[in-house]
Amino acid sequence: MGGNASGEESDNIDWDTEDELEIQNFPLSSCSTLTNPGGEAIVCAGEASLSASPSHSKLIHHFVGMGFPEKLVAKAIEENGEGNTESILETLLTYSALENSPPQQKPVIDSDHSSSDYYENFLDEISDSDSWSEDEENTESLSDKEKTLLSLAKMGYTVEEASIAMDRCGPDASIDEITDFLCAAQMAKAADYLLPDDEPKPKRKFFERELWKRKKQRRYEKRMMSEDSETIRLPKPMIGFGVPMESSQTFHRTLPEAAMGPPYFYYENVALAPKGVWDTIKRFLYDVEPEFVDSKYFCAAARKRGYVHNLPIDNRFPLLPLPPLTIHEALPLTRKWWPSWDTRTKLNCLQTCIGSAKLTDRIRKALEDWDGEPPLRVQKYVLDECRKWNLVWVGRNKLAPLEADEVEMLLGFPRNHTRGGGISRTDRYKSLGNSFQIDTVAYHLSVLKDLYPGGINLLSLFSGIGGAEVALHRLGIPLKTVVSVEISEVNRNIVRGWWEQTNQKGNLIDFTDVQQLDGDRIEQLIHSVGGFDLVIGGSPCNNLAGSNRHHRDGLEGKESALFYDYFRILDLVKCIMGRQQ
DNA sequence: TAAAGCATGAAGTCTTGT
DNA sequence: ACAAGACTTCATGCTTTA
Repeated sequence: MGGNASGEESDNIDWDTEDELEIQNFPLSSCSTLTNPGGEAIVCAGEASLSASPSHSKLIHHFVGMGFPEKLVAKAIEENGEGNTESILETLLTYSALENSPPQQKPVIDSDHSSSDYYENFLDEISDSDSWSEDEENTESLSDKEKTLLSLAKMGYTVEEASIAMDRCGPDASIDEITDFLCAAQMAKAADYLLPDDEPKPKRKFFERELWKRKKQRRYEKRMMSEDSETIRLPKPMIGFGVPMESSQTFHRTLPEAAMGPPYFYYENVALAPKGVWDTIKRFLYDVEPEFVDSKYFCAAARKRGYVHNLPIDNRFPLLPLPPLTIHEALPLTRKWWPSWDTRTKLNCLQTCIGSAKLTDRIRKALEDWDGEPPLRVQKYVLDECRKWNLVWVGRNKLAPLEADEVEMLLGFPRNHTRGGGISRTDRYKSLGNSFQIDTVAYHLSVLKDLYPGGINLLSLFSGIGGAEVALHRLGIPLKTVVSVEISEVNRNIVRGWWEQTNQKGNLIDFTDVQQLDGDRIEQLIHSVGGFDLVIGGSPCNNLAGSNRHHRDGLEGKESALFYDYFRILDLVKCIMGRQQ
């Protein structure tokens, strides 16, 4: 409660002071830092290199680890105070966006950020500021494109819309041409999601049209007010760019130039993260639109996840055989005991903990009081617990949590994948609960099969129990060299065991901590391996997941902040490989 | 000592009713 | 349009048990 209010306050302070900031020159991408003497802080920031007060040093280290220059981090902390990491990050992103491609500054290697990326951040900035008149004084220093964009933004178009329209209309298009395009686009878009009644007819009278416009504007403003920026919204059927067997709608997308491979990358995390998290992830991962998919379209359990990747999306194919899509098909033995009033056909998300024996016993007792169908009140109680803990019927009035091997099956892993090797039952559930759903991920990765008939070199971060490796293997994509980073020893053992059991011909290289992968190490790996074809990983969701009562702190949380290591490493790989070409 | 049991809501989105 | 209710969620930290 207090946190929310203070967050908004410091945001305001943040925006208001921006005009006065003396902005330093640096790119967000660490590319140029490779050629920049000051860049080593990004790769591996030692405490000794930090000149700030000791109380700040940890915080500074945190942001320097994300790839921001130390000097600027110190400044941003000063601006926002130590307490609010959110607004510090916002400020840093703002600086970086403003500084990313200044017209007068010739970028060295930094072709990483597409123009639209830059303009979007740039205009986010300006449109969030109240002082239009002051900004206008500076328009002379802007390029023609920037001026046009500014004008369009002032007309109320979003920067994204304006950028797209400018791209479509070409460099020589007049403002009028662009607004025409935007108007047409808005109509088409409106027709898509508004009720047919709302669709403006060509013959509609002037005032009606004005009314409609005003209504639309109000809606727009409301959206902006409530979401304070264009927050990413989850798609209605959560099918991303399509799932097998679903309506054969074809999707197209154009990737920002900075996002294109090599290497390909694939990032995963929970879809239902706190507000703003996916916006940040998107901004870091080269402005690629996340693909949100619920694995209930691939197996009998729900698993709502967001995936940011630069893979082609045409000609995907699923793993065969297709896994069972309902509880009854997946767990046929439960059918016999399944009461008609339990209408579930899908399981909820498979998590890291399971219901206790005591709980199922309480339920059994509650049910035994009734012969036949229990009253609605009891049904509701039982069903609530069933859904919360993913319980299934294993006898008369008898419910049970899923067995670990059933979870393995539902997630697409080979049976006994996590069994043995000294792992406890509790840890088995935990490792599985944190893993990919293989069929889902494999569907996305399937496009690599034709691209790399000879196999791929894989950089797998936060490997866990090897979901990425298993998916690629099941697709029949040979694994040449796999560099796997995983903090948990039991998980590393599981992957190692699987690697040997499946007679992999390639080479599996282990690392414990993503922090070990500094620029030198990555450069050395790339040199010896010959470059990575895919950088894959799902960073920890601990501080994003809804189940976390204690520390759902968002992307800046202790574990979830490791996302920035994924970005750091991916960006290093991109830069080093780009340099070698 | 290691593993299992157990209490601990908020923050969203989606649905329904008025 | 709006409010109220239903529903879902890659978990943590402490306590108890084997």
